Amino acid sequence: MTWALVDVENFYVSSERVFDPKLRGVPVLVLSNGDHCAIARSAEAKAFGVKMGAPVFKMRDLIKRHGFELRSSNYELYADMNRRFNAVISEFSDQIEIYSIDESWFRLPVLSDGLGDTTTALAVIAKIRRDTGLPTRIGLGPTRTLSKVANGLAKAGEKVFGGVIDLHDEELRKRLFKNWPVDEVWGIGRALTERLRPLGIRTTADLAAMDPHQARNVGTVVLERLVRELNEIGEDELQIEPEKRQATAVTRMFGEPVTTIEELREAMARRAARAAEKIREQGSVAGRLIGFAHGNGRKANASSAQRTCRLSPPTNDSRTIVKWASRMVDSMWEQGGVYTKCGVMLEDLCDAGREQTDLFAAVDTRGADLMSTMDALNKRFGKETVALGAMGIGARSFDTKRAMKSPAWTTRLAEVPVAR
DNA sequence: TCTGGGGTCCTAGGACCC
DNA sequence: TCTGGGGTCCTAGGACCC
Repeated sequence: MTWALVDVENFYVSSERVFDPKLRGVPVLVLSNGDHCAIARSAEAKAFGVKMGAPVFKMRDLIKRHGFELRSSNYELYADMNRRFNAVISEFSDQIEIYSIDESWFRLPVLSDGLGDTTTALAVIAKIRRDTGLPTRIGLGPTRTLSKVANGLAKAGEKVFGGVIDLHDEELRKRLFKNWPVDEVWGIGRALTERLRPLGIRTTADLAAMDPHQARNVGTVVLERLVRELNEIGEDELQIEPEKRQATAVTRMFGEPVTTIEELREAMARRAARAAEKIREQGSVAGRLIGFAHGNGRKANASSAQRTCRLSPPTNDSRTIVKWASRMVDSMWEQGGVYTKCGVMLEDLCDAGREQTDLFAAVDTRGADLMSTMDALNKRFGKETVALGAMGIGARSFDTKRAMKSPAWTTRLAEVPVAR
């Protein structure tokens, strides 16, 4: 089978550029929550050497001198742009696996005029460009990993290959893998690169030539599978129905450091309530709650604590989850502590209605109705229209800052761009 | 002064069982 | 002085991804 992987070039930046011509041709950075780091960079910004995750405060000069445009992240917009480009792909293929916010796999359609895979891929790129304004690239290959590598190669050699590379051909693979660093391969991170180096494995060609059993010893079964996939051996299928998440986290830095227990309780309650809302969206209940809070991790002696508790019976009721998260704060709090971040994780998720019940817990049959009513109100009238008392009211100094956010151009009627 | 947020998979090791 | 052989389940932590 042919795997086709499409990815969007600098997705967040490209999405911003579709609606704001001012951003075209100049260096652009999209920033992380709190506007701290660069999490997406335009080609112009990369040319100035701005690295992924680079902190803004260290680049003030550069930003000013070269007229960088900055934007806070606008996830409403990106989620909608993701929906749009997948809609275009679905005009070509009914078999799509959405892998991440900016990447999807799909099965290539066979064109009636008998044209090859590369021609089809080019047609997909052109249609996405025309209908959404987003620049994309496509990698083709006989396994998932090979299509991913192909996509990376297409990215690097866009001018030469027109945004599409097909790695079905073994000769082409041999030629391209020789100069493709091993750490560019999907699944090879920093640690594995270091472990492979002493074995003389520096390029993708070296990795592909590795004995799979040795690969397992150097890494894990994951690395073994990867080596096999580089050699066209792989049994995976497209996963068209997305699986439900096994865990959900809501963690945020604070806009201003938190120094009182009351604020930390409120901040934790807000994150806990959002996490509960997220698992209700996918129809799950959680069996375990983890909460943490810490100060600046780069300073010695920063406060830091984490607590875990079992939720029995498993639940998605905000009241229960917020109550336990707040209790965790009481046990974590250190007098004189300065906190910069906190969050909760909900784990052991399973489908609501299929959870293991608790023989000794009272059955609450009305909670689900209450939660769905609350969710419906918040969906219709805006976030936190109805909230729990523990979450406090209104904007707070510890809320995450997003000072340079673009409008919700495509998802809020009041913010739709106007053409004259 | 200031460095994001949200996931998955895998392994090792401890606790416990018969 | 010396202490088996199998399991399962859980947790913590590492590594990787976008």
